[in-house]
Amino acid sequence: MSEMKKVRTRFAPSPTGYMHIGNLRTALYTYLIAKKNGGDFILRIEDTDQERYVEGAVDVIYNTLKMTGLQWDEGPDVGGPVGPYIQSQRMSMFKEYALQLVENGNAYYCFCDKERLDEVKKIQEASHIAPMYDRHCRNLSKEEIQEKLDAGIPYVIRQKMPLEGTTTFHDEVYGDITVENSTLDDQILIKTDGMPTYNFANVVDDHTMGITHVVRGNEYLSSAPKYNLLYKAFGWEVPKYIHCSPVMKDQTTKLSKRNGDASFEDLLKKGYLKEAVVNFIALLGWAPKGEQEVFTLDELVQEFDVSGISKSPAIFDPVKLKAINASYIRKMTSEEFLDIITPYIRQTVKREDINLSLLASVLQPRTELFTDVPEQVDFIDELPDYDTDMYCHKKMKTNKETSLEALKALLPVLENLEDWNVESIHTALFDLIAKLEVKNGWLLWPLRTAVSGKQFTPGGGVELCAILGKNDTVDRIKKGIEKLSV
RNA sequence: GGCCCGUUGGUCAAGAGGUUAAGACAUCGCCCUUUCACGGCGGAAUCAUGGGUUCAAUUCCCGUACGGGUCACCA
Repeated sequence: MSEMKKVRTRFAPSPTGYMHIGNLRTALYTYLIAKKNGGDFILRIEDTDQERYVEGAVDVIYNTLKMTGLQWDEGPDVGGPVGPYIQSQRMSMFKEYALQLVENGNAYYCFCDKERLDEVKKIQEASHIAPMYDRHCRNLSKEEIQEKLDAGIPYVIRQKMPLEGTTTFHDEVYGDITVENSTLDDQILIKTDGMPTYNFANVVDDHTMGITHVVRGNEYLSSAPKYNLLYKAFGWEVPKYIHCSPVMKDQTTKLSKRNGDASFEDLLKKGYLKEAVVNFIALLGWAPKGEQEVFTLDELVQEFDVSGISKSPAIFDPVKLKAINASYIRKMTSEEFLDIITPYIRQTVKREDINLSLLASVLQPRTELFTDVPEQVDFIDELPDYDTDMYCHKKMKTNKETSLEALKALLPVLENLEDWNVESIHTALFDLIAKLEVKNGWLLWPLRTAVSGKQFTPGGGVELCAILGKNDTVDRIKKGIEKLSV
């Protein structure tokens, strides 16, 4: 019995700037497929396009993968048995492979120059034929070729496509796809400068690196048959293909850096947790078998299955991301949350005499985004100049008169309170409520308004008092009484 | 334009030749409650379209519409 080949997947980004969400998702799926099968996840940097090369972009790739936990087993920095892992350092090998194809009749030298090619294209376009290389050099004799080579005429090497029949390739997501060979162009494998084209380099790299599963965007779907033919020409085993539909911004436009759409970094800046982002993008275009939707990376490794990848594009919905983010926040321990949220609180709250951990605990269940917090707590340092209409609440059955009454009643109680914490304040106020025989809200709504001056607050009146401290609470209540007495 | 791919509620989506067509987010209502939340319960809302095949089609086939991709000596 032959042993199953170890699964090897690769993420092969071009260092052209920030990591956008679609890219990250591809990396995630690539990683998950490897790990799910106990395989290796390989990082290969495709930096051959010097024009698009961006300084520092490789670090962005490293950092993003590290931050999200997509640890690679082989790559430029950690090395591995099939290096180098930077494409520009692999350039010398490709021409030999191409020549091998020329040898076995699956590729040929082409000496056509740009002018001729342009002309052919022009004629084809004029007669509404699909533009394609006219195979002018496909059948040059050995002598003709040698002659031109000796004369130093520049050349490219082109793939020799079959002229008839069909080619079928299999994709794990899309199934079998069949195309007419006659529609396939004799694509260039090696350029005039001796360098490989992307399509060629990709096939050779994947094979020489022992890649078993190729995960990539479905913009490559239509070139996949050509890949198949290339593998066949070499006599190599075709890897499994997993083409993923794009992540969309809306029905018709892709999420892209160009449109200024969110990159992973931007999302972090906006206050999202990296775990929530990973979880969310896993769900964009993939559906778990069960009903659970919140997964850690390790759980995703267990749950992930290629059969759950969908063929149709998914729209990036920030509202759902927010909801997932919120659920992650709620699941944090209060210590973790306090650590993370403190700097956000400190953006608007400078005073030191407040109960931070209490504030954090009331904030935690109602925080969706960390960046929302500064605005939520902006009443703490200074009482906003609020309108007394805020004291009127239909459901609480309060108005300006009852509120004045309530504040006057609770002021001495709080002034005389020795212990200042949620429990003692709660007890004191509820004793008063019982004594006065009023509804909770009748007393507590005005209190909340007086100490916060805001429509919505984290926590109720009792918590706010405890957070603000006795002095400030008493001052604010007095100010409320003043406002209402006018 | 040629070729390739796709289309289940507002969004992500499960699903199978016969189902009350899951679930999540959003939305609406109710409960809880000192506001807003959290939590709980419930509601409304989906098979793009026309033809076939079939006892039966949202599911299979063909066409149409719409959307996307691709047609480079870019990656």
